[in-house]
Amino acid sequence: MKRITMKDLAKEAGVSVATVSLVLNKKASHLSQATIDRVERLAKELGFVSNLHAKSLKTKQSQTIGLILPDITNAFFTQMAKRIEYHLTQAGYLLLLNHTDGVAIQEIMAIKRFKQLHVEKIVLVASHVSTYHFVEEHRLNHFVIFLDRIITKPAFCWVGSDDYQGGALVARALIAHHHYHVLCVTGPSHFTNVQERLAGFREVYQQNNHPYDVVCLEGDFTVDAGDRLAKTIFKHPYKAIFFMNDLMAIGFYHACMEAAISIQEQYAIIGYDDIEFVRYLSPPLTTVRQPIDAMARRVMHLILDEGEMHEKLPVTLISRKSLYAKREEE
Amino acid sequence: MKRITMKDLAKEAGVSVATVSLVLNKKASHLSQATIDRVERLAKELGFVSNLHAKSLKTKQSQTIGLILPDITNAFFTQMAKRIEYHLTQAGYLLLLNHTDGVAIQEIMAIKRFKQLHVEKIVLVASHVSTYHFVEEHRLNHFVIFLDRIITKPAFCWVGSDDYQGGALVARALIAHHHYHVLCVTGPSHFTNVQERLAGFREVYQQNNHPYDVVCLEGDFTVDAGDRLAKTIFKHPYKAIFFMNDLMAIGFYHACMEAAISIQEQYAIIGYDDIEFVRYLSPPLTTVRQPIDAMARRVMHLILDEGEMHEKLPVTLISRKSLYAKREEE
DNA sequence: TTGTACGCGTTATCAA
DNA sequence: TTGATAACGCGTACAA
Repeated sequence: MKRITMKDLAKEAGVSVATVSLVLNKKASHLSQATIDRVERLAKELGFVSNLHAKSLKTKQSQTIGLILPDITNAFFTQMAKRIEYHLTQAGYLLLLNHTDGVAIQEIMAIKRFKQLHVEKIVLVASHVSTYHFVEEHRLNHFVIFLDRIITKPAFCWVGSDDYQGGALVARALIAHHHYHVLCVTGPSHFTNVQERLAGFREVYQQNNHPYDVVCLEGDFTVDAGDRLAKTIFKHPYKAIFFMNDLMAIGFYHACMEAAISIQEQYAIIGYDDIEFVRYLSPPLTTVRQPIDAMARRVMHLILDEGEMHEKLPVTLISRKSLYAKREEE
Repeated sequence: MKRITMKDLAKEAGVSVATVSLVLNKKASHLSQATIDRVERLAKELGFVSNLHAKSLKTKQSQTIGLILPDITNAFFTQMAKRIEYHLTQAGYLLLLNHTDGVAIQEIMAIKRFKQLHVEKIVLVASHVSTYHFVEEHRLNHFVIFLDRIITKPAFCWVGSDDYQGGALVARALIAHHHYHVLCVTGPSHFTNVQERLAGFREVYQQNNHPYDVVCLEGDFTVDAGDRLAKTIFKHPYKAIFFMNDLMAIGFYHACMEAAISIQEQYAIIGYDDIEFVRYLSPPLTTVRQPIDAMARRVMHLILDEGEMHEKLPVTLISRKSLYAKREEE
């Protein structure tokens, strides 16, 4: 029951703790093979496990990374977490996870908690400007890596994907299918994400010499939002819809199902994120895929203090059947 | 940049570290209000954050819980993690998350890592018998709480749901819709889960005085498995299918879509878990819901050393449209 | 080749 | 009402 410490081990092996430490940390090149073997054998036998708290206290390195997400239920974040966790474990790090429900206070609390635990870096998907302020005020700029929801200030470390390009990609796909009147279901408008996607989207339409109209509805990136906004959408004459994340598109699918409306016959839809599930919807959802693993790798580089402080990775359009050609302009 | 310690704080305030410690831990009932105020003010001003490693070293309490999951991408585990994380945070604990891909070695590695970090308890969804052995060998019985995938030995702590009942529920629903020839797509047969569900399922059919037949196909709880097994299922004459988790059912939906087979017209399907997405499938999936939050609460109780060591919680059938009455027996 | 001694940031036990 | 001081378990100069 009692925990074996290095002291116990030393006594048992008839050597000093210093010797034990050297052996266990593979810095025993100058020790006799006999003692090395003895110590290692005993460590195994007694089931010695080093105390990371003591180690961290001494070395000031915790081998621990904190990840703060708004929602571990959102498949996009989950996939991201999985990749990050994978790379981290490979590199010998431990992952601490905190969930904030997208609430500002929770985000700041999470940062504080992680600071207490002396995690080496925090990877943060922040939903509020106040969190950025907090990081700035406390001079945590090099301690926090912002992920996905970006405020593009040079003082911050961040990794994200190219939202402007994503918006443009969607617009081009819609235009290719002759949609010039489109509804745009955004997320909260203070997200840089949202602004960028919209900017890219609008830019493409403007470049294109054809009259067009874009009407925005603001959602909050939840399934529920898509479901609720459906009522408004049903009444609207426009039939091409760009949902700024897949979750809201799913909500809309659901509303259509309830209302016995056939999406294939009535709507042209594009989502964003390419979460795993959307390919199983009917019709399968056309969407913009963010390069999750590449982003996770960049995060790793930032953790290891390599590479650029800012990374904006390219996205790709995944064409599925939810985007049909509109036959004629109304 | 440099971290403020209690020593710094003590010097600044002109008191001893002991005093500082007392103030910060709210055990200063016998100190003068003046010093209390001074210390607290300075702590705020200098941005003092206590070092949890030092604290843990001393108190032997890390306020940390380790959660080991096979797959943080599986919506069922994710929802579970969310609830556990929620209750944990409420209680002032930190959550360490580890992902194992369902690989035996990874599971054991994760346990070791968490031991090093002196987490107070480990919550473990284990996929391998070898992991149970490991826990037993190392006398970790009271250190590990097994979740969901249970080996029902009294020596272990575990929290799960009533798989036997779940299987029975499914059978009764199928019988109510006059299905007496059914396919059963299971998970790996060494899972106690799978055995129990099957036992409950069979029992109900046996009790019912009507000729019946149950054919099992073994999957591995992934979407892919459902997709692959579809080929076999298509060739089979039986049209009622019990998938032992929703993911495999989703895979089957996908295969049907690819093959242009209408589920509504051809099949009666029941899944298991009630992950969020299945209600958005078409047709929405009938499935067995596990009481996720109740399970998370039990886990909390076990962490806090309250309540029974073993908990098996009741499940409920969620009826949706994937289960139609079969019109006539073939 | 190995051991001694100290420090990391806390808490807890005394004594003052 | 406060302050020394000894742990906690580990790493690491430096000495032997």
